[in-house]
Amino acid sequence: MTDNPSNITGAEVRKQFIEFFEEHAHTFVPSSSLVPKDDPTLLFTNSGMVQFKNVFLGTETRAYTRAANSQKCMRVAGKHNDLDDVGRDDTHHTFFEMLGNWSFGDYYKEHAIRMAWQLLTEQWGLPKDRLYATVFKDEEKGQLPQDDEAAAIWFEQPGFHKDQLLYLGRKDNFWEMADRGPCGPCSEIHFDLGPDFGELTYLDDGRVDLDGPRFVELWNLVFMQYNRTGENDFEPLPATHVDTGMGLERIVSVLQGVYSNYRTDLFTPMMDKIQELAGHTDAQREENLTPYRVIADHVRGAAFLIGDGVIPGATGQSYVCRMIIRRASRFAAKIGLDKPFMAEVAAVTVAEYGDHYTQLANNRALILKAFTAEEERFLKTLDSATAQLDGIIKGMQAKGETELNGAVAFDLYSTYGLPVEITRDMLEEHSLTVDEEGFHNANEAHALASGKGKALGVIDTDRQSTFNNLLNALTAAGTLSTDGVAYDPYEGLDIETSIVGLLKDGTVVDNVATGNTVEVVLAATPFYVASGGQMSDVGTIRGDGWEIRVDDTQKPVNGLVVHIGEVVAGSPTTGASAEAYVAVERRWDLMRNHTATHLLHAELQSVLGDHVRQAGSLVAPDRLRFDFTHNSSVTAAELQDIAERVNANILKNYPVDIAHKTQDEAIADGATALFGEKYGDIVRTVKIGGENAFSYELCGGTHVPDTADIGAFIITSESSAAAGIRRVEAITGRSAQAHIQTQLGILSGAASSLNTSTDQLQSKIDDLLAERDALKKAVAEAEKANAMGQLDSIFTQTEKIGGVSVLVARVDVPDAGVLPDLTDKFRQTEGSGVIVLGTVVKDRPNLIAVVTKDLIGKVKAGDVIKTIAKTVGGGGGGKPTMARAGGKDASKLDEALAQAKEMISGLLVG
RNA sequence: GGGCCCAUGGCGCAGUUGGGAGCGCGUCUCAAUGGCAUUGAGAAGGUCGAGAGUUCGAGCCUCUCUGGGUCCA
Repeated sequence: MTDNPSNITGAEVRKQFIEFFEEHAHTFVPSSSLVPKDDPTLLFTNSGMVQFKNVFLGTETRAYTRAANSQKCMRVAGKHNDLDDVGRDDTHHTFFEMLGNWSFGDYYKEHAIRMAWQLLTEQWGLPKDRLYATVFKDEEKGQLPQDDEAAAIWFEQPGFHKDQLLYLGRKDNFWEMADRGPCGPCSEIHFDLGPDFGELTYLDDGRVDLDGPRFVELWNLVFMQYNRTGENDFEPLPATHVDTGMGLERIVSVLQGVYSNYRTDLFTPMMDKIQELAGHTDAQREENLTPYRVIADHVRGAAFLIGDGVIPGATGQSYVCRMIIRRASRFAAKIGLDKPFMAEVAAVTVAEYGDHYTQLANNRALILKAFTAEEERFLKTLDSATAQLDGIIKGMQAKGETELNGAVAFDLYSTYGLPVEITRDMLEEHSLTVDEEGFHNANEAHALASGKGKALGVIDTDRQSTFNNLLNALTAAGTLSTDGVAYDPYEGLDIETSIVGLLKDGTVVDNVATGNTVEVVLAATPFYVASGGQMSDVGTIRGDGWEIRVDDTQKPVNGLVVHIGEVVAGSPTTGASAEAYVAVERRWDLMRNHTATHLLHAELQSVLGDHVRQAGSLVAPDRLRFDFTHNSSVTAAELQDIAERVNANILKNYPVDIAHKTQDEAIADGATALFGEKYGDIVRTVKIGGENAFSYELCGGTHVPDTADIGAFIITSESSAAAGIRRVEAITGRSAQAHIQTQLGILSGAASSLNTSTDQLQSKIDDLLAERDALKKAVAEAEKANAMGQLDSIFTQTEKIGGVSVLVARVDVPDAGVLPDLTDKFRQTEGSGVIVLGTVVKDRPNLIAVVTKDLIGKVKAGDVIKTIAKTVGGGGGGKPTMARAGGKDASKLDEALAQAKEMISGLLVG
């Protein structure tokens, strides 16, 4: 508050919020990743409830009913896109933190409002006369009851001003996750900043206008009580929930009395660093607030993204990361920062936030490196794009144009990455302008064309609700426990169980017949469901008189495992007992490759450095693929080193230790938590190397018991997967053995073909190559000499037609490529003239016609060749001075040559 | 997911209606100098990203794929 600024820091506000709710029996739940793990409909986590979505939907349960957290959020794409506003005001951000408390069927409105009031007024001392509350009234439809319950609770709060409560409609005070699903009324808390920010404004009906300049919305308390099943159908939920959200930046700005998020200590350390790098005075900093705010916001956001494994790139989340770094770079240029510098600002972010958000501290080196790499890449892009524009400007000046075509300007942007601001600036230096309207139109057309592409990962909601219903029915009937299907791919590869669900063509059925493609749900399964890069198991499900071949295993919804395949015998029915068998050999191949992936990961880090982080992984039966962050290609020597070390660890036959522990324990132990790991209570850890383990990862995949089970490990390729990310592919076990056998076979085959031993194969090949080169050269020279020799005799056939030297002749050459050598010789000797040569190579006629420059007014080589080419059944063409043709009918060559002579005579004499 | 652009000697690039693969830098050899910077002469080095198609003929046109760049969802 301006009149009573507090010394509380942003970090303390976050901490006090969490502690306040912990004191009220809430469990602190760490922020989930900015990349939603199981939600393909969202590009980024954009609110606190994302990680609890399935809890509200009832498909996931947690060990607690009260939770509090501070969630990393990003609003930079899709419906919530604040990007263009960032930097222009004091409140918009790409990245922000959302404080929230949650009740899952536990407390409801009364407790939620009381705690909120208590925290704001008692703990943080906000003046009660400046706090306003809103509650729901269905102004739009009058269909849902107005929330008098919440209003009554507000009136009970000590010191609450009754005239500072307002009823608002669906737009402001009704919250929905989507068109259907959990929803309910909400209650917002607004703060009056005071007269310094303007006069109070009023709505038509006399109520205070909370959208006026004096107010900020602090906190939204959502009371979930309905399940919306149709346009106008609201059913009560079996249990009611609370979901609240308060932006950290905003509450801190109010508590610190600065009223600009960028003047809170959440931003000032970065702003100070920028000032230092720019060498600005305080006055200069104030004059350039926009670039400062953009840089501080974007660097903070990108640092958090990279910390969550989002490396700048060209698609999806990676593109957003790149985009904000490049936007920051453009604004940086305005204050003279035109070389890579953001790593230094990012280092401040890591220092300020790394304590609470450990993935920043853990990935510090990677974050700093990624910034510098992206800035350098951008500068390189600008270099080549401005070179492109330079050429365009020269062309415009030559033609005397003054306005650049808008489509061209847009093409520079969309194809070469040159922002239109830069295009404008460069043109201005030459007193030229951009056709803004054309640019705008091209931009719209491009956005329209792009929008037609189906957006990333649209989920099949029908299929999902089918399985949700099936799961609910099975758990309600007690056929399955509340945990769903008993899923254990770790203990054995076969199991006796029963069919609890059958689907054909996406619908639940009671029985299926031979030849049907089906989806089978078993009460228990040893089949592994694709996860962590490891592919799903295949196998067989058998029962009395029937058998199903399983080609894929999926988990369409949490708690349900579906085996997809074909009935190869009999007619299985729901309820039948069944034996499920995972394809054993294939599973062992998978396990070898998965354990080998861990060994590879460890050695990549040892050999290349600690900056190596997993960026993707595929564990297939026949190969493994591992993507990781690394800025240059891996040299052959490094690859060999890595492969040797992996193989050494295989031979040492280390046991692969699997353990279950809490996530905190595992991290404290030094386990590598991969990006996007979901915070659960218990995690599975895989440790290799015993006491002094060299590999220790959180992993849900299946592994061989001992490293020697892997057999051999061979790296088959190294390539680029994306900018800054390398990809290594490798094989193990059976594939490796087959590979070795094949390669050895090729080697000995090659050696025996050359009549030598494999030891001496290389030197033999070198000798042969040298010999071959020498022969090739000698033959080519001899052939050319021969052809030239022919020419001397053919030259005698040169005639004078109309005073011009004309030679039309048939020659014998080994290669049509020699023809130009011959005509060159003619040109040299005669100086002026016309020559047409024909030859037959490989049963095909070839023709060349050459006319010296001084004669092209009379005879054009192209015209001659086009005419006579038809005679040999082909086509041809070229320039007036030189033209060539080929044909199909060699027997007509002499006829064509005669025709040429006649034509030339006609042209020269006539 | 969609649009556009690029891929030619170690590196940077040119190659225009389809008609003998080039330039600059670098590398190597020889010469000038006591040595270096440098200068001159000469040489090596390319399945024109991969595959298919059209054509008498493809670096160039068409399609597919791979890799890279870039913008948008």
